[in-house]
Amino acid sequence: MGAIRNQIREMRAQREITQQELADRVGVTRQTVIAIEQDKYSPSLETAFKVAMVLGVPLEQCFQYDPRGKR
Amino acid sequence: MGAIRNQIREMRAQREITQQELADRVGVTRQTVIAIEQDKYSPSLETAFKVAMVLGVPLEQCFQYDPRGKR
DNA sequence: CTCCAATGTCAAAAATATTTGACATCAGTG
DNA sequence: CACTGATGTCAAATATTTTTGACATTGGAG
Repeated sequence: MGAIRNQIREMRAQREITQQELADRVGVTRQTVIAIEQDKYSPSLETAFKVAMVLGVPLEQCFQYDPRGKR
Repeated sequence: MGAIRNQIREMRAQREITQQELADRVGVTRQTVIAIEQDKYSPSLETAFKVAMVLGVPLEQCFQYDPRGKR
């Protein structure tokens, strides 16, 4: 469901990291990165933590929960 | 798998909330609460956000990621 | 002691996330 | 133009999370 937003794409751009690179560093597939960037579903907490860690920011800086949002 | 810790049980105790109550307010099953409290698996980001919200704290205050932890 | 609420366990089914693989598009480069 | 890297899409298989339901244990209250 889509009540979570994220700034991964933007952050990735700023850092000039490719989807593939991020995926590799996080330890998931490029498909997963794509799905997350496009809010296709909400990732596991562990994956989210890893992404934030690779991007070097606290989790809440790349993922936000808005109860009242579809997308 | 289990690289994530949480203080849900403690926070629940402080607030004198029951597993069932937390589950209801979060919108999941008691089983899910139990599983999370016991680190049986890492919940979805959405569930984690809701739990934090119900407990009235930022996500990172009830869930911590420690890359080097089995549990 | 009896009863009840809260917690825990087990296992199977259902739902959701993640992987794998194949292929399409688009922009830039030689 | 031909080629390549980055992104996107689709679908099926696999893995993980969540639900459902049934039952055990413990501690407190009446």
